[in-house]
Amino acid sequence: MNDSFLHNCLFFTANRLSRSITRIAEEQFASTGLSPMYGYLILLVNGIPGITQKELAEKLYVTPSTLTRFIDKLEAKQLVERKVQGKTVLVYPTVKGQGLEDTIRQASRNLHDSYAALLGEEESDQLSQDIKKTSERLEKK
Amino acid sequence: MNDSFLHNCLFFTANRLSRSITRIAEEQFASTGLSPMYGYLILLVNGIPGITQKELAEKLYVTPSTLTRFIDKLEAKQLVERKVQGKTVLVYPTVKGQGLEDTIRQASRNLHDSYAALLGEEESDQLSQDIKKTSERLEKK
DNA sequence: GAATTAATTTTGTATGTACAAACAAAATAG
DNA sequence: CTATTTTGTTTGTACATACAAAATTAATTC
Repeated sequence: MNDSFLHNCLFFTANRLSRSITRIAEEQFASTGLSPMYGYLILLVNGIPGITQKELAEKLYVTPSTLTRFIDKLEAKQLVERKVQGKTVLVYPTVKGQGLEDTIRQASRNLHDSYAALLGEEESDQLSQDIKKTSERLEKK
Repeated sequence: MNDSFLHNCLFFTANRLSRSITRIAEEQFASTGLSPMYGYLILLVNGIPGITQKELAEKLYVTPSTLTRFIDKLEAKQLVERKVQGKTVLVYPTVKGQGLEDTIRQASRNLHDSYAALLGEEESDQLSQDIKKTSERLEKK
């Protein structure tokens, strides 16, 4: 039987890629004790202390409700801190969260090196770019 | 603050793409009453009656445990049928599942048309190909 | 300035997916 | 032929993520 309908479908291939790269990313981030998404979230908060949840959700392209859940977890681990200000919530780094900065940056580099070794530096960076542009076009309204 | 570390990261961009294309795919598959992954699973079973769960998991690039869950759901809806044979499980179409074949194929075409309209036919097919090849290289051992 | 609308966050609930361990059957080795 | 190993499936549990509805606060309109 012919299953080209799978491999020609962007939904299918994109999800497959997401699963395989996520597996690698989780390996490389194991040293941080965080999954990759949470690692990047901490880098954002460390880099922009007082950023709102809304802004974080926009930068990470997740829904606000998802972001609430993320911050819940990181706050429980004392890696970030909430300050309610009217209807918005400002998110601040903690000392513990700042302490992870270097480890996370290193994991992020290792992740890059790790897939670049399999795909080639040029090629993988190009693909990231292409995928980013594609997402932008798909998200248009 | 500079968040290029996000947009340069294949983990991040791939997951973003996965979320945006999944949103579109779910819209286009709404007419089938199934999410896209389940739709494709039914096409596989209809096309290869008696395919084993192991083979299905391989074709869909999901783990066997995930596949068990998928078949549980489709069996509950009487869209496929299990036949245990020794230690393997053969999966067969049902009349109801076969009845969905055309609807699913149409949804699949609509999905393709829908993202091709935003990305261009050529470009989106090329990207699917590139992503498929990338996954293959990342899954190498 | 009270009433309505809009913006931000949270909560309840659901889904897709994975891993590790358990289980069952088959294959292989002694 | 019994004992061990391998293979295929299932189960328990967990996590990332979403949507819809609720809650809260701010902004706007009359």
